Amino acid sequence: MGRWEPDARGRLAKAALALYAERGYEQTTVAEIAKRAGLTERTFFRHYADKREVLFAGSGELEGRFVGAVAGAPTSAPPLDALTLGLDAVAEMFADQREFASRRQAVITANAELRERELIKLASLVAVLTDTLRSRGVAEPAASLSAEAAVAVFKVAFERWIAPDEERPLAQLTREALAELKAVTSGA
Amino acid sequence: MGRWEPDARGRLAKAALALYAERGYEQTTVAEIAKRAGLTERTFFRHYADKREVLFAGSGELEGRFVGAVAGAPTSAPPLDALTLGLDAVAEMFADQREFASRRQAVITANAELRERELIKLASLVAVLTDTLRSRGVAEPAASLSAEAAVAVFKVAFERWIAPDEERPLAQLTREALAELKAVTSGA
DNA sequence: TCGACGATGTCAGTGACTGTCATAGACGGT
DNA sequence: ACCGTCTATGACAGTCACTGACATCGTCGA
Repeated sequence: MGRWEPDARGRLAKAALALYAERGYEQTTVAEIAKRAGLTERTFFRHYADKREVLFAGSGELEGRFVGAVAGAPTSAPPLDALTLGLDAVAEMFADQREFASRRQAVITANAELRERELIKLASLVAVLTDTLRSRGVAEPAASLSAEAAVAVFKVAFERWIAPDEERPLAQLTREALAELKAVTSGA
Repeated sequence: MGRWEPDARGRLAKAALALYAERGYEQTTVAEIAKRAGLTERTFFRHYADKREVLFAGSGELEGRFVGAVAGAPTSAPPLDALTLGLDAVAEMFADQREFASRRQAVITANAELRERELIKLASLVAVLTDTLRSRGVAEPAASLSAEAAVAVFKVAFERWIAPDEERPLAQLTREALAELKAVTSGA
């Protein structure tokens, strides 16, 4: 194997993140990304469906781990407890990646199109979590609402985690956000 | 006055919804929408920022009413009660539009790009609701989580409302979804 | 009557994305 | 050693969303 340099996909992802961070998403052309990776524009689109997707290659793994942990929870566990196991699994997956996650998130936050893509990934996560809960016997709309709540907790915790001064681990922040949500919804 | 036919903006929106429903979003070109409205492609882009935005012209009004109701709630009202007033205001705004809302939603649901746009509109709603709560003295992350929860309630209720067999009014469905969320989050 | 204005048309250009065909090394079978 | 197949890539033309610049032409106020 090796008529070409290895890991074309990874080189494209790295080049894209670097260029998006340097000069902005809109000011970067796919041709430039491909050139920096030593490839052509056409090859970029063979690896990634579009210009945004190159930043979201890892979202499938996140979804898989989250769902796996929820599905593996004891049958007796109530929905929010099962989802908590999923949140823990995701936090563990991110634990070593704060630096990368922070840089990537800065690029996404800076551009509306990228934010759209991020939101649909999270919506997809809500959808599969809802399905997972339903197959565990949770009825609607409790399943959807629990899944939405869990993802909201993740969003809030993640945002805090990558903040400059933050030192607490992601797992702790998800637990705190979850406790906060419970307080808000039971208090009113 | 009228050197041109009136309401070019409305004609474009109507033509776009019709064509998206007939042959699908991707199979419709902006030139075709403009032609059906008796205008040119360039004029379409003077009225709408892009091909998707033409379906979301009313989102500003929804945001305004929701926020207005929350901001107008008694100062003493806890966050979720204030948000409930917002949900009621939005339900009232939609009351007469079930038919239109349903057709529009079918188009959006059928296409990933349109779903992305819808999600970012909802995210924007969460953001302004969060700001509104914060200016009412609600701390973070309670403000964000309450806003996320309220919008999740709206999503779930709206989806049920436009379902074929559903007969209950939207306002009732939002109240039921809210009660369900409270049950889920307090039970675990 | 005239000039500013506002909504539209016209046209050329950029860049994302796609379909199609060509190329060249790797690999397995004979 | 040869040959056919497979796979990742390149080359190229084409469509369409979207933008900037300039022209046109009723309308309205001075």
